Amino acid sequence: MDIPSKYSAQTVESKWYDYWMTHNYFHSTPDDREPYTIVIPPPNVTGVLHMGHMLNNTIQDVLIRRARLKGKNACWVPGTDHASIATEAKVVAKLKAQGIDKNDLSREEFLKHAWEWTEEYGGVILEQLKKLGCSCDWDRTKFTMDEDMSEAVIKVFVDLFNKGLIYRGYRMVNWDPEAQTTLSDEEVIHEERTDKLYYVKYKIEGENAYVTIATTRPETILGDTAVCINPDDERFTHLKGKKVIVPLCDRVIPIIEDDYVDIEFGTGCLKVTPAHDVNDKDIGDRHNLDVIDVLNPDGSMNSFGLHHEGKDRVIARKDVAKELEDMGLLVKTESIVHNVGTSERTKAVIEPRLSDQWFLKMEDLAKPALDAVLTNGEVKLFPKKFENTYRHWMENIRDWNISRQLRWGQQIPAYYYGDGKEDFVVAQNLTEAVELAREKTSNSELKASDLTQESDVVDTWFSAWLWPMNVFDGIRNPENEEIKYYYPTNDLVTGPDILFFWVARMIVAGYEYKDSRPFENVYLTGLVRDKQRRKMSKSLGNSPDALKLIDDYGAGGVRVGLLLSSAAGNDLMFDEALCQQGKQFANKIWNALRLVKGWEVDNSISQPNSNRIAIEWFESKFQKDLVEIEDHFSKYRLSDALMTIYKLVWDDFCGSFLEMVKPSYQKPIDAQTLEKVNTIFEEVLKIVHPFMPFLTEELWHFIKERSPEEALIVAKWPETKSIDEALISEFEFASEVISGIRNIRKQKNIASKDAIKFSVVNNENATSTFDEVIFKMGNLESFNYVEDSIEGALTFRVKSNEYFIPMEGSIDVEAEIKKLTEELNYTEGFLISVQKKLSNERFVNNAPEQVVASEKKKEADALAKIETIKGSLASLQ
RNA sequence: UGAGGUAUAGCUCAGUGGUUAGAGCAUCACGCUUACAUCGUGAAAGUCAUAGGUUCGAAUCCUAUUACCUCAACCA
Repeated sequence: MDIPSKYSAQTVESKWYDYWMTHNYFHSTPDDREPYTIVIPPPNVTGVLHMGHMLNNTIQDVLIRRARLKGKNACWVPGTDHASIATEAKVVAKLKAQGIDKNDLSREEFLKHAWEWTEEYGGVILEQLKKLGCSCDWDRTKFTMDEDMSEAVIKVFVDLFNKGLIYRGYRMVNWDPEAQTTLSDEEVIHEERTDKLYYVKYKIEGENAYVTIATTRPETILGDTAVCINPDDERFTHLKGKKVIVPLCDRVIPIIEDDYVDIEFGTGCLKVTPAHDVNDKDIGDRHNLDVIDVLNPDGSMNSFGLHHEGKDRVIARKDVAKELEDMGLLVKTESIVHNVGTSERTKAVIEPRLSDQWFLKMEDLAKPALDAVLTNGEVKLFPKKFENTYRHWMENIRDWNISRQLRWGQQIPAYYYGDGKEDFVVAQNLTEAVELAREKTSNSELKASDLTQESDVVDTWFSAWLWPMNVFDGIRNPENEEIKYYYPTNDLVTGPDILFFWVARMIVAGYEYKDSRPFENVYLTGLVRDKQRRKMSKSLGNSPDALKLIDDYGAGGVRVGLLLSSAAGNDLMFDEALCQQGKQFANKIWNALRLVKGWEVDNSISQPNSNRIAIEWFESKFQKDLVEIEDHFSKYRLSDALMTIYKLVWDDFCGSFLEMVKPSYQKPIDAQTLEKVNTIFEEVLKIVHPFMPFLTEELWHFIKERSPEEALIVAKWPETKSIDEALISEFEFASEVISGIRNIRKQKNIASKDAIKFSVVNNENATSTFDEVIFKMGNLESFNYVEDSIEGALTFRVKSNEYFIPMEGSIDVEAEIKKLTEELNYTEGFLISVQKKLSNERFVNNAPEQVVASEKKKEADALAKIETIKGSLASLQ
């Protein structure tokens, strides 16, 4: 079979992906083999592939392909997340563009639009993953809003409610006025902002005196229900027990005392607005204060805003300040840098808001999950440093607000039958709800139409946390064969940004519902940043087009490029040059096979000794690196594993091995060697395959015709064999000799095609194993062992061996002396440092025996080398 | 503000108390030698952030400082 001179990634990649799909290699069903399972972190259903996904999924594909080669029953479950707030925001925007207001639609109408949107854009990202080469079991593709998935979510909600872990509470939550929904604490991003701090005077009731407070939010003055001082603040002793009058609305409110107030900050006097600040709410609860909410859900002022009613809070802030100034109550303003919570999705400034929400008690649930990571090691985080972060979060876990005022998601299965706080039941469906409600009310006449279902949906993560169980239907059918076979899964690969959102909660759910970990290892990737260390984001426009990268460098090039510099947990400074390097690596391997394929076989010639040695050496070197690669993989150091492979292939396989066995120009190769070379090539392709699946599969079939059962994707990972360490170090020595020859050729401009005479004084008693290799690689005319230095020759040294290349014409004695002197100086300096150690009695007495022995060996080697150099110098002078 | 992390070659990073500290890329020089110029051969490049300490011995362990990163924090 002829190999094209260039590797065309595009045609090759689609060809093999189709081939793999046709032959169903990605599909897994339970069998006798050991399972290896990964569930994909489901991307947003309407999302598009970005660099983070590329990195993430490349890692997963490397792991899954490697497991497949190792004979495991590899199962990678793909899917997408309905991403309630993100998707709903997009649908709302689309409707708005069409002139439709979400609030004018019924729930059913809105959901119809959302499903249309999902069907139109959904799954694009999964198609993109195929381009990257991801070998997911597409037959298992799941969506968090699939009917069975939703059913399980509801089942879990009902169960947790019945266990008393879910409750309804009037709490202060993070309110996104843009999306008009609550957000969990994790969805709030705190941004540093510069705002104005307003100093406002409040008149003291019955006195012609004022007290000054400082606030960044004058519009909430209308919601003030107290002014608070620190009881220890001596400046304000005279205020104790008095009242003040709220400006603008002239409400009379008490001056209260609470330790919370920081004497140092502002004026030391705090206005308390329980409806709009968590801390104020706490103070309010302690002092039984009224709660006055001045805002509408969209962030505009309500009737408590008086003549500011209807204005957005930001506008009202300025207007109120102006009004206060006109009234002479604004003492001063100053700039202040503080943190403001913003919505992760809509970027809107978050309002603390009191409302009825559903909460999940976390404290008890978190305990097994905490132990799993920190005590018994059932779940391991890579890198380990995230354990601290995990501990910190889990130990300070707060109840999870799981309700969202959205429509796109699983509707909370609570059914109200009255206006009382407790007038509701929680049930799997309406029929059961009716029954329950009849029981609870003792009213057997109650009908379905008397019940109203809660309009809120659950937080997206409340479905995502069940993902590893739910994709195998483990919630609805806990004893089914698949969940028993595939669960717990093996590895989870995701970004540290969702360690709490998702990873921790999956662990919680795993212990609660399967009484076991959801996965054994969590590989936390870093963020993908650009060369200037900026986060890649749409707004900065610094994120390269993922698909264009694949077009430009091939999926293999991009995969290698991404993994070359991405240690687990470390941010990845993405640089397209790395993809270029990946592409060049593909080219290198491609051309290696072209070389081998170009060789003519001659069955009549026997195997040269140099080839036999070369094969033995490479097999050992391969094994040695294989051990290293396994070790890297075991620690999830994929980048190091890849680099080891890269060097093994480029330097050892192409640079040394193929050069050693390569027949000379237009000469044939012996059959025995060629067969071995092919076998070795196959072993190399196997270890490269997880990183560059397409290229290696293509070459695999170029080496010989294969049936579908013999495809590389399902080949057998190389077995480990014994390593001949001596052979490897002998080769290293020989390499230095070859380098020495090349150096001299270079310095003296001796063309590599001109054969040269070569002699050695073998002071080291080096073995002659690689002499034939040296002969060939150095293009020697002769290779003699001699007892004494050769006059009129160029020299170099390896350890204490001295090598000679006789030169026609004159030798530059000055240059030789200079070179020798430099070597001598270095070696003597080295010797001194070693001897200094050895003459230190405390070192000799305290250091371990083998350390002292190795120092002594160094000393002896250095002395021998010095001897050699001095001899050469003497003969030159 | 707190917690955690990081600091080693121009860049990205290895380095497990014991080699006068390594790799890949980039740079420079030379070479189109019949797989690959997407290549080959070679060279140069480091006060291991700073200051102390422990130790026979520190890039490695400890302390402090500085800088950067991440996470957590609603001093109004």
